[in-house]
Parts: sequence; C-alpha cells; structure tokens
Amino acid sequence: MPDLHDTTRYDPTEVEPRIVEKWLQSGLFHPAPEGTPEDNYSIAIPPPNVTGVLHMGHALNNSIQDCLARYHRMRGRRTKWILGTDHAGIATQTQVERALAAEGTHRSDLGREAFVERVWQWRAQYGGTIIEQLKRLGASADYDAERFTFDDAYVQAVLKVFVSLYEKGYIYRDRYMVNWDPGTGSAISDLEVEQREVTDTLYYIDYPLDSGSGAITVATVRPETMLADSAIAVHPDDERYRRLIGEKAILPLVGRKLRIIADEYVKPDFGTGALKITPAHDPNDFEIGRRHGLPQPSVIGEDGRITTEAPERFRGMTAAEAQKAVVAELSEQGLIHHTEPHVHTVPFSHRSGQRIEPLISLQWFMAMEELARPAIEAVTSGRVRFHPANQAKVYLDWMENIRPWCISRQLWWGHQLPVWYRDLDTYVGTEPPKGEGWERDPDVLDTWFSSALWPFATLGWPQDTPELRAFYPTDALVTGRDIIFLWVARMMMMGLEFTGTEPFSDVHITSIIQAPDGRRMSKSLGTGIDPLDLIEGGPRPPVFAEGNNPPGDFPAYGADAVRWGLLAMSSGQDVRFSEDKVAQGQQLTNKLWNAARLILTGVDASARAATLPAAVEDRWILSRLERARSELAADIERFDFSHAALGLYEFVYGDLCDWYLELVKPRLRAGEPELAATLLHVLTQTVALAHPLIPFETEEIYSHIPGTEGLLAARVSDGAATEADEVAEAAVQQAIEAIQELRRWRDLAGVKVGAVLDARLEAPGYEDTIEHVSRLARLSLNGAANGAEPLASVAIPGGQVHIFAGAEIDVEGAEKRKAEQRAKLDAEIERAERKLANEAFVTKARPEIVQGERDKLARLRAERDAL
RNA sequence: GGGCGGUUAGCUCAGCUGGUAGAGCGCCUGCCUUACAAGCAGGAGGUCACUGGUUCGAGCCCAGUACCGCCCACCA
Repeated sequence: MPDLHDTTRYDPTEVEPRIVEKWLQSGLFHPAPEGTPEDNYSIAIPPPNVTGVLHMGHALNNSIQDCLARYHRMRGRRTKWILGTDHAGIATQTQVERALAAEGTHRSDLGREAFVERVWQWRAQYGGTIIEQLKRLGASADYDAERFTFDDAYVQAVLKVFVSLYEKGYIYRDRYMVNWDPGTGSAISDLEVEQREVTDTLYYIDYPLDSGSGAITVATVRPETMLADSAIAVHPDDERYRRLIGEKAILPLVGRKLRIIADEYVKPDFGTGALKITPAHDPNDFEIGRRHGLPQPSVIGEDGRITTEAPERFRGMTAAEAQKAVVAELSEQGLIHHTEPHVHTVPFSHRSGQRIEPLISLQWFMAMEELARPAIEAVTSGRVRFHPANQAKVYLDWMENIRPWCISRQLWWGHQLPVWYRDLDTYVGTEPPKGEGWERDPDVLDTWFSSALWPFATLGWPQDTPELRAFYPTDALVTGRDIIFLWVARMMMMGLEFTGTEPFSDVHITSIIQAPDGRRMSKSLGTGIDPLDLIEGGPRPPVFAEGNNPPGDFPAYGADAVRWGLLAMSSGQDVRFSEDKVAQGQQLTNKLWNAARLILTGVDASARAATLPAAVEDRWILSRLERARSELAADIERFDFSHAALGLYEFVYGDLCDWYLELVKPRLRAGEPELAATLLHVLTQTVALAHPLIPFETEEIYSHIPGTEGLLAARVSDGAATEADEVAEAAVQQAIEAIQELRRWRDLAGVKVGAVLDARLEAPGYEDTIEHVSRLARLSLNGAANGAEPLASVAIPGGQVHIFAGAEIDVEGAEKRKAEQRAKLDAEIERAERKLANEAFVTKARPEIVQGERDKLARLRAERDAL
C-alpha cells in the first residue's frame, strides 16, 4: 500500500492490479441467485468473440455496463453482470483456417472432427484473453459463471429452439436465391452483406433475333452469367420493343432460344431498356423468373466455378476467367455493341470481403414476420425503451420490413443443425433419430441464431434454474448500432417467443468511436488502438500523434482515466477519439488522489467530532455534494454518461478542490475536530459517488479512510440525502465571485501575489464569508484606513471593496480595470433598460422574467453607482 | 432512392421546457503559495454553416439551402 505522504502522483499501475485481485477474491461479482428480477439488477454482456481482443468499442461499451452495474449494486440491488463469449462461427473458423494454411495444411485434410477439435484447442489457447482484459478494465462481471455459446447446456437450448421453430413451421428448407460468399464457401444472411461502390464495365451485347432480322441489345456488367440466361425482358409499354414481345432471341455462345417477355420491373431508360434474365445468378432476375415460370439454369457453382450446365469450353473456369473468355468470344463474333464504365453498388461479404455471388441454393430459412410482431409491440408500447430514443425508429423500420433469415452455414464450427435425412425423409429433433441410414445435415447455424438466446440461455434456460428466476428478464442492454438488427432485434424476438417476456427493458446504443481523423477505428487501417496500450502504456499509432499528443508511447493512463475519458466522450453520436479526454480523466484521478492525501494526512481521525459542523462552507459543501450526487444518479439513470463524467469532474475539481479544501485549510491546520468529521464524510461520499466511473482509485482511497471496512464496491448507499442548503450555497457563491473579481483586479493592477492590501468591504451578505474573502483575496480588512481616501475600488457582487494601501499599485492598470468594469456594467444596464423600455417585452413576456429583469437592473445600478 | 444525425472558441465537444454563449486541451501572463508544477491564479479567443420565417426575444422552434457522416435499399 502506498504511503500517502510521498505519493504526490496517483500511480494507477501500482494500484489497479492490486484492486482487481481484491474484487475478484471478494465474490461480490458472483451474486447468489436469490430474489426477484424486479428487485435484482442484471445485464447480459454482448458476448465478445471468443478469440477476440479488446478494442475501443468494447472498452466504451464495458465501461458503460460496469458503470451501470456498480451504480445499481451500490444502490443495494443484487447485481449480476452475465459474462461470456461467443463461438463466432465464421470469424473463429477463419482464424483457425489461417493458422492451418500457415502450417501448409487445410481443414479438408484434417476432416471435420479433427478440425473442430483443433478449434477447441484454439479457443483454449486464446479464449481467455478478452476476459482477462475485461478484468483489467475493472469490469465487475460474473467471472465465476462465465458462459460460452457452445457450452453443453447452451447447445441444448439452441437445439430446442430450432426444433420448436421447425415444428411451428417458422423454420423451413428451400431452394432460394442466397448471398453466396465464395470467401467462406457459405451462404450468409442479408445482414452480413455490405454494399460497396465499384466501377464495372457495362457490356452492351447483341442477341440476334430468332427471326433472323436484326438483334436485341442488352446491357450487363456480368457477361459471364449470360451462359445461364433464360429470357430477355422489356417493359410492356416500351414502344421500341412491344412488337418483339413473345418472339425469341438466340443466346450467343450457347445457342439457346430465349423468350422475350414483358415485365414491369424493367426500366426503359436504363441501358437499352432490354434486360437479360438470369434467374440463378441475380436476385431480381430470380424474382422475375419465378413470376414467368422460367427455368433456372445455373452456371456458377458454390465453388465459384463454371458448372456443367455451361458449354464445355467454359467449365471449371472461375467466374472471372469465364468473363474474359465470354467477352473474347463475343468480340470475335462482333456481338459487343459497345462498352462503357459503370459505377454501381454491389454486395460484398462482411466476413471475407469477397464479392457476393448470388446463386440459388438449398438452405434453411426462418420466417420472421410472426416473431417480429410482438417484438414491434414491445417497443411501440414503451415496455422496451431505446436510449437515445430515436434508435427505436431504426429498429422498428427494420422489423416492419423484415425478411426471411437464411440460417444455415456451410461451416464446421458452429451448432450443427439437428436435422437428419434418409432418402426422402427428413427428421428434426434434439436427439438423433432411431434406425439405420440417417445422415445428419452437415450445416451449422448462423452464429447470431445462438446469440439471440443469450440473455436466457446463459441463465440455464430451458431448465427452470434459480439463476433464471432471479435474473431474467435483464434490465439494460448496452451495445452498438451495428448490431441492432443482427442481435438486439433477434434477442427480442426469441426472448418473447420462448420466455414470453422481453429480455431487457432498456437498450442503450453507444457512440461509435472513430479515429481522430474521422475514419473508422480499424486495426488494418492503423486507425485503431488497443485500450490496454492506453491503460498500461504502449505504442501510439501515427494517426493519434496529432496536436497536443506527440509521437511515442502513450503514457500509462490507467483504467480509471480511460474509462472516464471514454464515458466523457460518449454521446448519442459518433464521436472522434480524443486522447485529451483520457488525459483529463488522468488529471481527475490525480486531483482526487491529492485531495484525499490532504484530508487523510491532515485530519486526526481519532479526534473527529460526532457531529458535522455548521460553518457556512461546511453547509455549502454538503449541499453541493448532495447536488452532485443526485445529478450524477439522474445522468446514469438516463444513460447520459458523458454528463455523469463531466459532472463528477466539476464537483471534484471545482467545488471540492478549488473551493472547499482551500476554504478550510486554516481550520484543517488548527485540527478542528468537527472539520475532521466533515472532511472524512465528504471524502467518503465523494469516492462513493465516483466509484461507478473510476472504481479503482476510489476503492484504494476508501481503504485508507479510517473507520471504513470492506469494499467500497460493496458499500450500499445509506440513502440519507442531505437537503439542499440554498442559503449557504448563495452565500459561498457570492464570496467566490467576489474573490475572483478581486483576484482579477489584483492581476491587472500589478499587485504582487503575496502582498496583503489594506481594504474595506462595503457590501451586504458577506457576514459569514468575510474571513474567506479577505484571506483568499489577500486583504487586510481591519479598517486601518478609516477616513482615508481609497486608492482604488473594486466592484464585487452587492457592493465594492475599497483598497487603501499595502503594495505598489499600478494605478493605470487599476484604472483600466475599473473602466472595464464600468463599461461592462454600463453595457449590461443599457441592455436591461432597453429591454424594459420595450413595451412588447413588458406586456408579453412572462411576469417573472420581467421582474427578474427589473431586479437585475436595480442590482446593476447599485454596483455601478458604488464604483 | 429512402431514413437518421451533424455543422457552436485553434482542436474535441457541452449547451435543460427559447431569456445577454460553456468545458477540457492548446495559446498568453504571473506564481515552485507546506494536497497536487502532469499544479495554482488570471487572461485572450465564437456573425453558434447559410437563407428566410415564427416570437417581445432564436444557438435552441419551423421551412429551405449547402457541405459532412452513418444506416437501409433488388435498377441490369
């Protein structure tokens, strides 16, 4: 434990690891499953990928959750922060595949069983990383009940849900157009696809008419798919083509005859107004094909290569190779009318980054409309609230236009479908079917399918466990905008379907933290930082070395500073990362540390009085403390963490350190027992209210406060709120303003810092604070200059201070200051007069506003006259 | 194409139900004042993007414009 006398700087690197151990050993974060969900408080962490490492988004998100958890825990609620990781199908499988590739092997060499075994090993090796990082951040999660979306019990929950939804008819198998990701070799859902703008070549290709007279020209960016064309479509009202409807064209290179059909979908003003229809390789064409009963020849397979349905010379080529070959042949035959560059958006896989190959595939889907209905109602009814509220609209818009979800993935790492086939029979069940010859469907479920069960599957559902009874439904969900659809919406639907209740009542959507230059934080772009590098010191990427922050390593800011900085940065908006805010957090911790040192080394705790004293500044700080406490509570409860953080800073820096501690220093040196009691009380209360934001340092300070025992994290607020003392607040506020006015004057008048000036104060309302004003403004108010002519006068609230002697005074500077004050007062008086002379204002503004203006004018005039 | 958000001090951001613009950092000045020099005291610095409107009064409300960002969307 550090010696308070010597540690003039707060050292988080020494304190924080020690405090983590104390917390973990206390068992505080692992509550007994007792009580009711209404009385208890619970949060389910958005499970990080099992092999993931902490990034800035996690750091913010978990700082917020921890702030909530600690706040409610200290309010006396039994608090459980459900912790765990996600098996993250594609992401994890990709990592392991990459490792295999480095070893010169491939998952197909190992076989499924060995590969999955290998992934488990990988998880054993890397799965603990992010959990350890969360501990380092101070997250008060339930480490003793860590869950994994692949735990045995969790698997049972997933299977049960699948079977149940199948039996209800929501889950079904279909040959349908899917987003095929050649990178992962799997279908992916719409949500895992991102649209990117690319420039392609738009080929105008002549398809000779079967009649022999001329050709119809179509435009396409993917000529290779023409091998699978099954029609040409034109708009029914397009005069140019009306006569051709029903005729046939000959598909070049293939020779197949294509019907020319009419469909409203076709835009006459795009391209040539004639559209080649490739039902198997384009989502729109797929729909058109279904409308017109067209065949669906498929020429690009799931391996991304040309299939046997294409002419032999193209088979086995990749799509890109086929495109070249097709274009070459077409040019040779003079069928390429012309080409032009074409900018458009095309789908790419979120996971692999490869261009999506739309194709028809036999996959498992889930119908969502029925499930969405109650999930919509839960939000429109206000039972589930979004913070900020406008995010609800995003959720609702998506829910109201929800589409079927492709849930099967052609991967090995994941929840394998509980589906077996034998000849034409299909069996779906949580247990394998009896009898011989059944083969299990090799596909696994979309990771988000299992994530959707997170808030209740982690608590033991479908078993009726004590944990479920005590902590479900949870209270808040804290997550990023990017997974509102992927995760939040689906948890809502699954929670309502399987537990009959919303899985949480408040959804807080956090800011997205961008790099200082406004780009996304990303490791590959070099725009990301590891939060641990901020906490413990580490390399500062070039993009962060701007302005005040030189290149080189980050200092070890400590977890409290990082947490405070992130909270202060967060708003409803996207926000640029600001190292300055973290530095401000560090300043706060240092300030609080030194305030604690002053108090703890300055008071004689054994001599403290039993009652708190009634000096005006004592009543003032107690009132300010109560105000800070209630405002902080209100901010946290409305999920406004930046104001919570800044409010704490202002209280500690302003009220406590700049003023209260300065005001009581003489009494502190005098060893006043009543003051000792107040100081210890204020310090205790301050660390208690600050604890949810800066848990480490406050826990450490608390351990040094005489008379405290146990952990601050476990301390429950006694709820004895002090009432606001308006009188004391006004009196001290007035004194503060007077002191600042006098200091300002001294500075301009060139008065030496240490010089004590003979002066007389002429103003009401300073009876209780005059000692403070004289000391902090360095005045001697002993009336030594009776009858003398003042050298200068300084306006203070309610009156003035006459200065007589005591130091060299820069008369010119003083006069200048006085003139400034006069000018300022005159301007304010003029403004008030003008306002009050305005009849419209006097008659139409609210009476209290008008009266306030009159009062202000009177006060200003008095001050002006006195000057 | 649709939706959401932003534009306030050099930088990053606050500004509650409309009543004379704030913080941190940076900058300038003065102080090693026995809690903190990574500190303290003081100071300079804003036509609140633009144009109209409502109002006694607009950073705040309304309409439009211009940029910037994000999300959703099946135009070859």
